[in-house]
Amino acid sequence: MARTKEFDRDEALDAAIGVFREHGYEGSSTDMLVRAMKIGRQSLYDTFGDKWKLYCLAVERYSAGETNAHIAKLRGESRALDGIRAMMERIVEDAGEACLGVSSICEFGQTMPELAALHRAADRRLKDAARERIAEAQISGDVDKTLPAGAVADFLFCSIAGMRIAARGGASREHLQSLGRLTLRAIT
Amino acid sequence: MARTKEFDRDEALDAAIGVFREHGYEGSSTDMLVRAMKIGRQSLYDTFGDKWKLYCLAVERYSAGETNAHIAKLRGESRALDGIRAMMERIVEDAGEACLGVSSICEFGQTMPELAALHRAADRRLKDAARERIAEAQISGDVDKTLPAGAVADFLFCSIAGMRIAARGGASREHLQSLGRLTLRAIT
DNA sequence: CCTTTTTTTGACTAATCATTCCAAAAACGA
DNA sequence: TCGTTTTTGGAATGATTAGTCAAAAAAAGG
Repeated sequence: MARTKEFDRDEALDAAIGVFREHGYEGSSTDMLVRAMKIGRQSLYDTFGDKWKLYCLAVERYSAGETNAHIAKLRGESRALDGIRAMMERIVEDAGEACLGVSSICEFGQTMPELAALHRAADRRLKDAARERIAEAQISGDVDKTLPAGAVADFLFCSIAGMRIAARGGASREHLQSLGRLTLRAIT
Repeated sequence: MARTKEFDRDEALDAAIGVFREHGYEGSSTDMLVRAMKIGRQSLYDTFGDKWKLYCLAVERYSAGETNAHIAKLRGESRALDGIRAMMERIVEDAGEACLGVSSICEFGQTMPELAALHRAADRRLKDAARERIAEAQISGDVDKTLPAGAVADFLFCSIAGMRIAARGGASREHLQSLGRLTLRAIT
């Protein structure tokens, strides 16, 4: 028996994610949030505690979704290198909206332990999946065998962060595609 | 005859840069700013106008300094590739403090035209210098001749942005060095 | 239909925000 | 030393902030 609720918690959280990724934590007011989430102010506090807890939940949910999407692309092709390429291509497709992960790290660095812990957790899950597929590509001869798979994974996510900053800074789609190509070129 | 002033405008601006790069625009209050700049509140408004103008001046000054530092490294070695490498190594050295350029793009994207214009200007100056040195390295055979020099330059700055995000996210020095090595590897 | 739970609404703190005014203080130029 | 300019500090403004309270409204369950 599914619990009956007045509003969908996840839907509201997604709306909050939209506000936070566009304006950051400090740049998002509770008014902006309740308007976007289409709930009463009191419901926000009853359901999520306060603005900071809501932000952490938003980052957590966003990171989980983003990590899942990355992993799905990575594993969606039979040839490992094609999976890696698909992951990079998705970055180009989705570059229209800001990344909450990048934004959150940029805004808070390591100053908020609970936030840093969220990032570490998502990072490890993602890196593990990437390393697996990279090792596979190395066996197939598609990725340079002399490079440690972990270092290659780190490099890929470094490039992805850079591409997202470039996109936020106004880079065109072709520009981003070129960055993706050069990134792949670096590891083969 | 040098103008006599009660306080050094550039020194105060540098202090403001320090606050902004650590806390962003929204995260920096005027109280934090005047305390760090060691000037009275009224002096801030008399000298810089308001918080937003101060921020734009800070971004402009920071970008100019950073661009100059990049170019100095690029041109500081006789062999072009060594100059490029030196530029990447500086990123690792200076990764302790957040980059105001990255932070500013992340916080505002393209929403503030005057800010976007500042970034475009600094970007072009930097990219021109890099492209020059990259073309030189291509002639020497140190950088792949088949790659457009402009695309290589974009890739370098994409990597630099990614490395700075990684640093802000807690990456170790060795981690950053590895990212720098792989970046160079991509273009040779 | 009635009761219970959930959500909304608007008013209300109390703090903080950027900014301005003004008078005192300090430094300057002569 | 005197008058001018610059800087300062405190008080005040009005807007906005996050968060709370209590009562009305709406929905759910029986």
